[in-house]
Amino acid sequence: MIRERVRKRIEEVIKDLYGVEISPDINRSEKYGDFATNVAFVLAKTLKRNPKEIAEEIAGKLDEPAFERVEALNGFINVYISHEGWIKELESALEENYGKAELGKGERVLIEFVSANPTGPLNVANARAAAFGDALVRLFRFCGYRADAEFYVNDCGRQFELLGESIEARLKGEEPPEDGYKGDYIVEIAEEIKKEGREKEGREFFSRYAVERIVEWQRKALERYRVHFDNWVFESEIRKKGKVEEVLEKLKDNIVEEEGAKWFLSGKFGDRREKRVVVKKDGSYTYLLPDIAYHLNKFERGYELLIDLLGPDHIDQVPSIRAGLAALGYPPEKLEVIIIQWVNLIQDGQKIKMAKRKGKFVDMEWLLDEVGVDAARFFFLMRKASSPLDFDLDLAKEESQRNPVYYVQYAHARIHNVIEFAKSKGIDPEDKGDLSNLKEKEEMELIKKIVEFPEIIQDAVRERDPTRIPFYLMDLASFYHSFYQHHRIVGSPYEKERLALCRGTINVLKKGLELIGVSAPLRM
RNA sequence: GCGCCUGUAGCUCAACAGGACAGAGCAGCGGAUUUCUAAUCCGCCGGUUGGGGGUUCGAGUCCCUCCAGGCGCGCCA
Repeated sequence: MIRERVRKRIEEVIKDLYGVEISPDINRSEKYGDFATNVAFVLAKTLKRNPKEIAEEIAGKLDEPAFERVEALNGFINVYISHEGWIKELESALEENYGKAELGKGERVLIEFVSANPTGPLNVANARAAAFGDALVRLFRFCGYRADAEFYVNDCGRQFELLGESIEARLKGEEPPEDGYKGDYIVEIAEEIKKEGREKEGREFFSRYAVERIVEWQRKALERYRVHFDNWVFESEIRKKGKVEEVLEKLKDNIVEEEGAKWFLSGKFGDRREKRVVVKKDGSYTYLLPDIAYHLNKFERGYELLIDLLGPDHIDQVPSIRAGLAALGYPPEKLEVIIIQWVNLIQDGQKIKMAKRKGKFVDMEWLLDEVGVDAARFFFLMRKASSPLDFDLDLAKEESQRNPVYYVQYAHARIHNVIEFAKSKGIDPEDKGDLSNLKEKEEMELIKKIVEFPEIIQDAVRERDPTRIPFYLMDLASFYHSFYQHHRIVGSPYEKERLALCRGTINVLKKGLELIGVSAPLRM
């Protein structure tokens, strides 16, 4: 990875010159060399010296075989990579697992996402979380972490009871309770229960039966979406094992009783609020205690880093869960939370409101029927998690040919076709010729983009941000299309070299698409 | 009232650990291929980064404040 080589060399020179250890910020650049750093400005403060002088001193000592020249300009240090340096990097991009990294060193990471209530089908917000979480899991694995995907099923509490009540009402031929579940699937489940002759079993049974059925639907929908969960954890199991009581016992020094309820003094452990109710007046638990127990359980299963993807309605509970973990002696910063904002579906220029409990929501499977798995996954990763996403259905349907996902997939199919064409002409695509013959503007731009792949991957993992991948792939496809348009491949004097460039591109395209769970078609 | 998120070109979004003149796509206008996929490429047009202060050598990015929108807010999960 060229950027790391630049960084490392600059670190060494700074240490030699000033005895300072610093990890400089290295930026890709087009105008000012290939890489630029502002490290002289940073050093200027600690060394109390003129940044221009520092930049010149560092630049004067920066030497590396891959560097063609180094300049100091207005305090910035610009590094120009030699042609040979780029070509060498391109060669490694032809390897099978180019971009694979050992950042994680086998650390065990648990990524929990979707975790939809088992009371109805998945909706489009779940679909966004699924695309995001699944891509994160794939990225973490690619970077040397032992990462697992987990789905938590909240099969306890009021909503669980309500589910059984809603089914019971249907069995009696009545309308569900006011705040009950009203979708067609409730009727469907009720009919199944009737068919099996178990309508006398009672609410608890109905709830359990429905959860089993609904979770199975959810699992199937997610598999269709190419999202696989390693673990399905049920809240009822955690409770059955006595984990909640265990946590209550361990927290007892930080629990007070007031107004007939038990309060956890979460403020002592960094929560915004002084205390939170954990046991209600009626003796039942609020969500908090089981949630702390659940997260404790994650650590107990051996995970070292926990990442939760949550909806914006869960923001407030994070500090109290962290407080709980801290009180139990676990490092709260090892629970990272990524808030994924809502999805607005736009139809006829208007937002479709989603309200799950009213049985009015947009089904994830419906979306997949409309736009397909590839487009859905790609689109959901074109927005940062922290921004609400407007999904314009009319646009997605009408202009599906202009979807960025097609643009990227088209590049993949196009390259595949070129390589097949070359083979049909009796050319061995494995023979890369003399790569140093690649010198044209479009060739060099494409090479530089290809070898950026490992940097993008590692940035994506470090920032926990898979949305960098689609943007990178669109760029890469764009550079390839431009190269293709300007230069003949098969039949040109440099056909071998250009075919190798094609192979490097398709290699990275394929891997990038795989990491975000989008297919790489051979023909379009 | 408090907390979190968002506000960048007509539209949808970028801007990689504050960096060197804010970039793409779409829309609009004009071009390109007798040869490997035109779902492609090239060019033009388009901006006081919601307003105002501050920190800094440097701010779309950090801090304060105001405006607009979204979400949440002690015994629902």
